[in-house]
Amino acid sequence: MDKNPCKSQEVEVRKGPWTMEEDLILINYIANHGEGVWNSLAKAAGLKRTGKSCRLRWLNYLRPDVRRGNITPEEQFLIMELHTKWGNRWSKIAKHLPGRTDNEIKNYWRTRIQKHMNKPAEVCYSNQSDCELLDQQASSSQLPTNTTNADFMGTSYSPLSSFDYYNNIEAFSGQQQQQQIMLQSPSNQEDNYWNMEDIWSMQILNGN
DNA sequence: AAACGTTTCAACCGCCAAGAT
DNA sequence: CATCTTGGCGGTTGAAACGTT
Repeated sequence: MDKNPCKSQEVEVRKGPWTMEEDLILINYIANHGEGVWNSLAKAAGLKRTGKSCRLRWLNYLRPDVRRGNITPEEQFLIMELHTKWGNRWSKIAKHLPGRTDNEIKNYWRTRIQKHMNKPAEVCYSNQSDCELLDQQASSSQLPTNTTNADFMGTSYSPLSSFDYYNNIEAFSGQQQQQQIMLQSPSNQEDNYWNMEDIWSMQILNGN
């Protein structure tokens, strides 16, 4: 007999990337029962994941109102402004960017903004007139600004480096910017890797 | 075409605070 | 009041994607 009965009863916990099946289980469960008490939700839904993992997956990826990709220049300004104000309070910053998650903002900051901040000569956004010009360009830009999982069908956008946008004002006319939008082909990734359009397409097909 | 380096981002980890028991 | 559970947060990691040579 197992000297540690608890151990033998421990449910195997899955880690790593979520499969489409797991995503669907979670989406369907929350659609039927709502969010809350993530540990028991994970068990009740039959997911071999921790409550934490389920919560994270839902909040950062599966929620219908999650916006993905294309941090707009306006959003970047806001992130920079709020970060100056509050520091690494990502969740607080995220609350001011509807549809954006703290994780996404944190990643964006670290990979796109912070990196460039180490190269001060390239930064030019302190110039007031440049900022106004950029705001104008940004507002006239046809970049999608409110793409969410809810209307996410068929196309996924590869995020522009809007820092490059700021650093190369002349190079980024609105037209050129549009050309920078790289449309990825629908996912044909193997087995366990899925795009959200796959998931939500399935949901629609399922009539959910 | 292949090897190698770099970038991106989903997911995990550890810590903390709040609420429940 | 002490302990446990849960949720939330920020930091970090590692694999995949992408770019360069």
